[in-house]
This record gives sequence, C-alpha cells and structure tokens, in this order.
Amino acid sequence: MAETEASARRSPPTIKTLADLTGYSIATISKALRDSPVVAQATKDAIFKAAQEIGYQANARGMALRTGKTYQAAVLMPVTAVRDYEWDGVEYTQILSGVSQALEGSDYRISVHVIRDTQDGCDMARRIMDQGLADGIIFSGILADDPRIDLLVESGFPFVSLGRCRKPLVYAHVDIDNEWAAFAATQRLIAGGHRRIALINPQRPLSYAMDRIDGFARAFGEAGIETPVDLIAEGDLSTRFGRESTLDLLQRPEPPTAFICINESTTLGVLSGLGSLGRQVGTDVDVIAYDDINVSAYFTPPITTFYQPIEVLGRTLGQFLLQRMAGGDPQMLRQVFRPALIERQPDNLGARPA
Amino acid sequence: MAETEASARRSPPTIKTLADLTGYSIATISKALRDSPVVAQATKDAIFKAAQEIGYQANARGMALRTGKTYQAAVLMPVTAVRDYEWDGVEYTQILSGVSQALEGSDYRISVHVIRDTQDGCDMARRIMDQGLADGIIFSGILADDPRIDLLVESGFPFVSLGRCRKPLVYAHVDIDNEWAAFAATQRLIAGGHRRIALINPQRPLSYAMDRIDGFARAFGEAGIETPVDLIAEGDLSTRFGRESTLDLLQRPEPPTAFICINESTTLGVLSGLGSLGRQVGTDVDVIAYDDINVSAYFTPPITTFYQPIEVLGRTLGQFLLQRMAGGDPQMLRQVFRPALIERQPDNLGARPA
DNA sequence: CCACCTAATAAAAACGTTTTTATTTTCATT
DNA sequence: AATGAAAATAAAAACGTTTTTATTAGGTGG
Repeated sequence: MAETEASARRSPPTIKTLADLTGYSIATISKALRDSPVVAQATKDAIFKAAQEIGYQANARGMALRTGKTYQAAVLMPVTAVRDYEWDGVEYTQILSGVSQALEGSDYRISVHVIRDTQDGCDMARRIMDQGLADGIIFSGILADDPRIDLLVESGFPFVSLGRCRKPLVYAHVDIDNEWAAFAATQRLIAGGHRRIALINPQRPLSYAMDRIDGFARAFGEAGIETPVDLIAEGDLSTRFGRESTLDLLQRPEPPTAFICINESTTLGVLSGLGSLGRQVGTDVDVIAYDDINVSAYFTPPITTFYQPIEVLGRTLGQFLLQRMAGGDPQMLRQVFRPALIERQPDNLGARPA
Repeated sequence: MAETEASARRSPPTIKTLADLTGYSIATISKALRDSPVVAQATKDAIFKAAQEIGYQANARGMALRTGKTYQAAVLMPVTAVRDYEWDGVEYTQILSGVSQALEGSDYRISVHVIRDTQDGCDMARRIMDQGLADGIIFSGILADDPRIDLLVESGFPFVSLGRCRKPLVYAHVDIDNEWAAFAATQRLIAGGHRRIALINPQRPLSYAMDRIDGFARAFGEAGIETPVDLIAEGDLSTRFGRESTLDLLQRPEPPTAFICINESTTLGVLSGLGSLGRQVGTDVDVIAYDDINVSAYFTPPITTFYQPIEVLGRTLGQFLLQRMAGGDPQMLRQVFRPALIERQPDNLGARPA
C-alpha cells in the first residue's frame, strides 16, 4: 500500500492514467480537457471529475513538444557590468514584478535570461527564436542602433522592448519620454537662473542617453544659450560614477551650478560628491533627478524629481507582450510615459550670491 | 532556391536532418553528439562536422520529454510586497547575476518565478517538483519555520536556500551570519558608550530577523545591560519604514542614541528621518548599517557598515545548486558568510555632550 | 431495410529526443 | 574454414502530448 502510494508519487498521472481510469481513449481525454466541442458533455464531465480527483496536470514538456508553444515569456535581464559590486540602480526586480502582474491569470510564465552585453543579448534572442525557448521576448537597454530589434522585427517574432531604437521600425515598445524629461529638467534649471548645468548621463550608444542629450540641448537652444557640452558626463549608472563625475566637474575652471542626474544611484553619488566638497544642495548647487523607485524624497534634502514608477512600465510590457503573442498589431502596442514632475526644491539657488 | 532557404529557416534542423545528411541512423547521431564511447571516432568526427555546418542545436523540448531533465534552475523571486512602489533594497538583480555566473559553462539556464508570499512560494515549489518545471530550486526569504524547506527536504528535490530556517534539518544553504553581525554592531555601539540602541529590523517570521534580535540581545546580555526591546522596530524593508520608525523612536520619552539598520533602503530612510529632525550623524546620533550593494560609503556622512556583496552569495547559491543537482551531499553544501566590518565613523558620539 | 449521414469515440501518427534491443560487420581463435 | 566475441551501427520503443484519420454506433430518408 505504502509502496503503491510512493510509486504513484514518483510518476505523476498522465493522460494515459486518466484513460485507464475512465475507460476513454487518450485522444478523447485530450480533447475533453481542452473543452473541444466534438466530445459529448457527459464524457467531458466524467473526465474533468477524474482529472480533478487524481490531480492531473498536463505535462508541459509533452505539450510543448507537440504544439511548439512553450507558454514562456522570456525576459532578457542585463547583468550589471559595474565593477566591485557597485549599485547601479537598475531595478529589474520591479520590472519583473510588473511583468508578472500582467501575466497573472494567463497561462504564461516568465523565464529570465541573464545577458552580459548587447552581443550576448543578440545571441540569446536568436537562440530563443531558433530553439523555441519562449513564445515572446522582453528586453531593455536599447541602443540607438540595436541589432536585437532588427533581428526580431525581421523575423516577426513577438517581442516588446523597454526603450526605442532610433530606426523608423514598427515594433511594440514601452518607453519613457526621455527627450522631454531632459528638456523639462533643463528648462526648469535655466529658468532658475542656471547656465552651467551638468548632465550625468549613461553611455552614448544607449538610445535614451542620446534622447536626454537631445532634450538637454533643445532647452538651451530654445533659451538661446549655447549648450554646455563639456558638462555632459557619460558613464555607467553606478553611485561611484555619480560621485567621481561630480568631483571632477566641480574642480574645473568653470564648474556647473546645477546637476541633472539620470537615476537614483548616480544621484546618490552626486550628493556624496557634493557633501565631500562641502557644497549644500539648494544653496551652492541645485540637483534634479530622475527616479524609478521613489527614493529621491528621502535624500537630504529631498530633491526635485521626474518620477515614473518602473513597475508600471513592467506591467505595460507584460500586457503588450501578451497581446503581441496573441497576434496583436505592434503598431497599436506602443506607449511612451511622461514622468511626473515632483517639485521639492525651488531649483533657483534662492538668493544666489555669486 | 530562396524558398528552400526560407523553409529551412522555418524549421530548424533536427537529428533526422543530420541522419539524412550523413547517412547514419538517428540513434548513432544521438550517441555521437553525446560523445558516447560506443560510436567510432571517425563517425563522430563526420557527424560533429555536419552538425557544425548546418548549425544543429538539440531541441530542448524533445530532450526534456525523453530524459525528464529540463536543465533549468528555478529561482523563486519574491515580489516586493511594499506599497506605492517604495524601494526595499532587495537587489535580486545581483543575486541572479551571481547565480548566472555560477551556472555559466554548465548546461543549466535560470528561470525566475515571481512569488507573492510564502504560500505562493510553497505552491510554486510544489508545481516545479510535480510538473518537472526545473531540476533544482533556489529561494530566499526564509521563515523561522518555512514550509518550503520542509516540503523539499522531505521530497529530496535539489534546492539551495538563501537563509536558514530554525529547524534542525539538513539542506544546502547559503546565509549571512546575522546573529554575529547584529551582535558585533551592537557590541560596537555599546563600547562607544551607547545604551539606548534602536534596531530597525524586518518582520518577525523571517528567520534572519530573529537571528538579528538574538545577536542584539546577546550583546546587551554580555555587557550586563538590559536589552531595550522597546527600541526594536519591525516592518518591511522600505525606505519609508526606516524614516517613519526613526521619527517615531526619536519622539519617545527615552529616545535611542544609535541605530542599527537592516539594509541600505532602511538606512536611507533613517538618515532621512534624522535629517528632518535636524540630527547630525556622528554628533547627535550614530548609525551602523548592513550593506549588500556597497552604497553606505556614499551616504553623507559615510557610515560604518557590515558589508557582504550579495552577488557573492548568489554565486555560491548557484555553485551549490549545481553540486546538489549532480547528487552532492547537502551536508557539505552549507556556507555562512560573515560580513566585513567597514569602519567609517568612530560610533562613539565623540565628546558626547549629554 | 438498406444506404448514408452524423455523432462519438478510438486508433494512429507525429513532435525530437534518448535508450534499449537487434542486427550487421570485423576479426581473432580454434 | 567455422565459431564466437567484440565493435559498430541500425531499428524500435519510449517520453506525454495534440491532431489527423479511422472506426463504430445510432438515426434518418428513401
């Protein structure tokens, strides 16, 4: 008795088990479970009941082999390329959380694939397509010219990108309006009287890095001031980078009077740098940040922020991917979020002495 | 011609393709590719070459169906249970990065399953086992009495936990020596002259929350001072919780003179709270933090920290899981890390006035 | 009452592997 | 030259599904 139970546990019930149990053929069982109209209602009921009783769960591998569908949504997660375990503020946890919320209730599961760089991401995307590792892909860290997008658009494989490349291709994507956000931040600081404004930015090939530079430059252009391109710092998104850029910039002959920071981790670094040099935010210098994870309110002092919860983007990514995998038109699956401005400082250096 | 190529792209090559191409049977192909000793070296060479040429990749679903192995390592990722998209400092990205480093070179891939709570995690673990969704499981957020560990230990399914439960079970795990870390931090502050020390802690059912309370209490015990249990704050790991606890604690009749913070996000919150009340770290109050992501150096002022890069834990988790899946003895797969003390403040309130 | 249609179910094939079993070939031993 | 073992390869079965095709039973129209 105990042995039977043990062996029963060892191998979970299959369609065959159900067939033996109910007396129907495996074909009928399969159709019944998929609620096919060709099988009689009474039969379905009996089969459903039996399945319930023995706790039958369809074997995903068998299904996948036969149908080619995996019911997996692949997420390409870039691994932090930052040295020494520095924080870079990339909150993939929250993105994944959002995606999983969207996939809740669907039959899809998430599989995360860690990638090291764009080449790696490209290889992985190809493998996922070729080997049918998943039915759709989500990825981020989009370059101005991103080979993954070219590849996937051409093949027609369902995907949604977090970010846009700069080619005029039609594909499902979710993004933040980085050009606008940078423009708005810069404009605000210019209106506050600043002329020398530093932009702490990611590395150039990233599409959104260029978007921000565009917005930064547009604000200066509209104000009729020359863009201080010498104050654009480009690096990884680590706290260390934020700090070191700040120390560097402030020790130049014509230092900036304000900083625009790309994300929370660089902001923390900038504040650290300012602290080291004894500069006070709001008195000696102004700082505006972008924030994905609602952290800027807790800096001392709290600073003005363009805030867009990253989890919401994740949710949209998931929703779009579901629609895309169901055959939805990518033309319809594009959304660009404008982050909310949260004013916590006047950003005008008050009665600025110099 | 173009059509042949297109159709060739449509359906990737299988063992059958190789069989037709080389003239060998599919059995021989399969054995050759797995480098079986029963097939002649010359044959192997020919088959390898052909496989290379047509870019053959074994179909994972077919393999999985036949062997029952999935070559997937499942990671259960708890979704932040925190309201309003608050940061809780749980850097799963870095854990995953570490795990993926360990799995590099092996045939295993990571699949991440998002879970909402312990019950959800339990269900998921069971599904992974029953349905053979993966060959091994990694999970964290261990409770003092954790049903997932009971379940998996009993079934013998390979797993590694990040954290230990309080039952005397034998299972592979990686952990931080939280009892020691809390003890050491508390001892340091007591030595610095503090008596009223606050502990910003996670919620009680978490095993490591209890470990820290134990260490906290032991330090007071050894110093012959009563443990200020009224200064133990328990909540989620959000920045908001850190801030609100601080505001609350400092406005009590007998406020703490020092804080021990469970992680970076709560630390930021504590510093925010101190800032709001105009208290200076190192002058009015001392703060010691635990840090997984090397961020405490950038607080203003930098604060003393027990530092253990979370990515290293992730790497060990991956290594242990590989060994466990290969049949390794869980007895041998246990490691408890002691975080490194990084002194950035004297933590003695200097020439403390009061 | 026979042919025919429909409904319900069963049988068989297929997906791409691995593994077990069977067959053929080679070669040494008697 | 016959026997048998060893080596190499082929054939077949199996994993658990879904889908296509075949079969059976039950009615209906002529």
